[in-house]
Amino acid sequence: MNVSADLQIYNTLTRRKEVFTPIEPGRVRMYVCGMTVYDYCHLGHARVMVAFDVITRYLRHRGYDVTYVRNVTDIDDKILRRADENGEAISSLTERMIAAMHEDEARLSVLPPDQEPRATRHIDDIIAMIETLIAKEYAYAADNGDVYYRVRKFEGYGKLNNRDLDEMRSGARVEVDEHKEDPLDFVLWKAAKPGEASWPSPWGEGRPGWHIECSAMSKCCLGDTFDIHGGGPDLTFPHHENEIAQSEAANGTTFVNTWMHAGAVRVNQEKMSKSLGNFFTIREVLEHHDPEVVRYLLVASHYRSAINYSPDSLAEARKSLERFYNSLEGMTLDGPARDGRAADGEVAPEFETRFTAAMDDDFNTPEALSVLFELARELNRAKKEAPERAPALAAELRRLGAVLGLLQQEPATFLKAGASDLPLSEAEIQAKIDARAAAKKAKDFATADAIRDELAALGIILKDAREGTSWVFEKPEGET
RNA sequence: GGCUGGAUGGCAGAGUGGUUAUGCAGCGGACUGCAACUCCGUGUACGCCGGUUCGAUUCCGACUCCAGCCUCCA
Repeated sequence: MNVSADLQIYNTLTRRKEVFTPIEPGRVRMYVCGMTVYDYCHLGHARVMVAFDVITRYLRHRGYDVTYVRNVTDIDDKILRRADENGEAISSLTERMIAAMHEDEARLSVLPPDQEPRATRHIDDIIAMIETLIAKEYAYAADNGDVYYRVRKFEGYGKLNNRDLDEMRSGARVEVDEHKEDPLDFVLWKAAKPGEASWPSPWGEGRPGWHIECSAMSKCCLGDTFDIHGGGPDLTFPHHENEIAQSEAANGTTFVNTWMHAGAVRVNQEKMSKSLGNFFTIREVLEHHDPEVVRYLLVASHYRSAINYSPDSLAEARKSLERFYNSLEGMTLDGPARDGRAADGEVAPEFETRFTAAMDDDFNTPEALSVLFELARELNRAKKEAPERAPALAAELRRLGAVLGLLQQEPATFLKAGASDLPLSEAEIQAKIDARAAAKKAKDFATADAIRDELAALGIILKDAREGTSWVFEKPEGET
């Protein structure tokens, strides 16, 4: 067993696990690239949200004071185009999508970030940073009103992606632009076309480039150097590479100590993305599935590995959660799991020790879950053999589950979930259960079994326990 | 072409230089009127070829295949 008390995190920059040492002891400053709000969030977004939510929860569980900043990009080409297509004001579109995003994350039990800066509210910071870059000759204003970053001037360019400037150039996918000094230069400030949304600047009316937004907002919220910068797997290049170039050139110091990137969500082994059009929105999926099932699916794989999404994978996630909730069923759960030791300290402490060791190893949630499964088994045993231990074990299970953002529902609520699709009302089901109980009492097992089969055909599975009969609703096949 | 990752039992998915991951499914048993839930038991799994080693799925090298990035994308 790993007895090390160190938290290790895989750093994309160095491509290895490192002992995590925050700049300021006990405090973690983390910035994650958020959404561009022109459409509903899909499962790829959910992956990032949940991954960094678990990371935040665990860091806090471990005693760190975490400041979690996740930005919103609320000005961008796609937003302009979508608003135009909709015949809708930009702010109306972005406000709608931000509200939808907040709804989605709340349903997935993703805690809100501490700060959620929006690009359009930091235009001054952005302009100031561009001015600094120009003064230091890392940027130049072109005669078309755009401002570009002089990539060749920044020595470390490519270090996050282990990429060589000259080889990239021969890659030839880079757009040649007559206004750029070098094809690899990227835009910091974009001159507005007539009628486009814009802000005044020293270089004329325009709007910020995408990359500079994150450099400016992270500086504003967290300072010149901070602990963790996270994002989706497709942001390492060019977005994060450009952020490093901008921030380190402007601030003259290290930008970020640990770079973290979540794995992709795939469909049929292809990346789920807007451009491929193969994405499922979060709200789509939640129409047919308990949000905790979706969250479980995401937490059941390591945050850096790719996951392949399919309807079957959700069904399996549900089955696994049923195991947990079956074990919690019948236990009195007084509200959400509280801080501190479960019950009277009589619980075997090895579960938390092993859970922590797993999470300390680069947030190994699959292994942490395996510890929780063993805890659930221990609970099931205790329920029969040592009932006095059961409440403490149940409390411990919920307490550790909370670190992953799981197991906080009432068991019966979860087990009956999908209730919106329920073919009978709960009262009707209860009536059938009562009828069956009467038949059983009269030893009329044929009738009793007929009732049970009838309900089973509808996806309602009965479970007899000493305290009475409960049921689980398992949606019949189909649906995504 | 360059740069990252990955290939584990029927499926999903961790991990390890020699010893049980875990979950789902399967099989045997217990419980049950019969089931469901639960418990107990049960699986000679580590892409291919070489090398290092007393011993490799785990380390090293080549190969094959898959995915991502190199253009907006979480």
